[in-house]
Amino acid sequence: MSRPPLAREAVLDAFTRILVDDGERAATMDATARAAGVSKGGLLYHFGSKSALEEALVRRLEELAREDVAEIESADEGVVAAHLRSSQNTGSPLDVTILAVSRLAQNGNDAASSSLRRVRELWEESLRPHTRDETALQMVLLVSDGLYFNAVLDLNAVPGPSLEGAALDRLIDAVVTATT
Amino acid sequence: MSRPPLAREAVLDAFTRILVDDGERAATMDATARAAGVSKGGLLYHFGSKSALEEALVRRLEELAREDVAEIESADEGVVAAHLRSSQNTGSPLDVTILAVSRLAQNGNDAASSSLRRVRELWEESLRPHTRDETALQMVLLVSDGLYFNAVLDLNAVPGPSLEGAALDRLIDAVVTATT
DNA sequence: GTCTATAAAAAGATAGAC
DNA sequence: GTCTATCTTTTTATAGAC
Repeated sequence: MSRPPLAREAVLDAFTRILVDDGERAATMDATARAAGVSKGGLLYHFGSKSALEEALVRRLEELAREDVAEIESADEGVVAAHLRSSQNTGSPLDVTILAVSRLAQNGNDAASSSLRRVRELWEESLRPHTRDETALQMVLLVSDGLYFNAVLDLNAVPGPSLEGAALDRLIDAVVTATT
Repeated sequence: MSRPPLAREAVLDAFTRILVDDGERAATMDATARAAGVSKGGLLYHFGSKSALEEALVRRLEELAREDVAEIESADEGVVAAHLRSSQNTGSPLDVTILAVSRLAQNGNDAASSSLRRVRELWEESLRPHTRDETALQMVLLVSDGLYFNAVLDLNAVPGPSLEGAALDRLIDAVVTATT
């Protein structure tokens, strides 16, 4: 396990934050370098090009996703409920990384699209043994996708009727009842 | 009902297509003008700036959304089923416009975010009388959001296990059973 | 209404000093 | 490893001819 240079990680963090907060167009190398507290030249020492920077973020997503699945598998409230609950939170490193990579995917980065698809397949494999049948499995995955999609909108302007505590619990109950 | 100039509509169509196919960054005024078969100067006669072009697309979304709700309200198979089915299709004018506007929303366009939120509220109002309770209503909306979110990924690289005919029917059945 | 030409700013990337 | 300076290309926008 080689420990990556601090500056390198700071650049990836800054790139992620700008992608999520302001979008792909705002996430220039200039803006990323400034937010990370380095110069453009400094950034280009760690990532030789814009696409190298993007590839590094995609690799980070794959690592975080594997860790997340392992955690959910051991959750007390059950895999389905734990998965849905983690889809609502938009603050974790995995959550922001998914949103950042989905910005790249939506701007024509095919590696980013494939990676998101693989993450979804990881979840699918993890959830399958805990759902009634394939239809139920798809329903859980789609509700989870829906929670993410809404998180995307909330980050921008008008916060929608995001599910607070009790309402989220009732939704999770309903999905668990309908699918397990 | 004033009939809008043909060139104007062609520009909006081209802008939409590029946003959906290649992303926000690719949707420059130059590329849009070329795809619409006009010059940059011609485009700028109809839309005085980039943001004017974006605003016009948002306005088009609101019109299409109102028409869509009216159609679904009169569907034979029921409002919930018809809504879910229309969330799967990614070819209709409304569908591509939603995807295009969501690209703008994800690049910091607040008006686009608000508009998407309003469209979702329109659906919510339309579905509420046809669902068992608030939890069921949210479940239908989230599955619908999930279908859209997946359509976004499919448009790029690896087409995921998108629900074909029979599987989609089973999913709709299950959601209808669980929510109405 | 539509075009060409061009200005002004911002983007990615390179070179070389420290 | 990190910086400044500079080059090239792209993007938005303006001016003015037709």
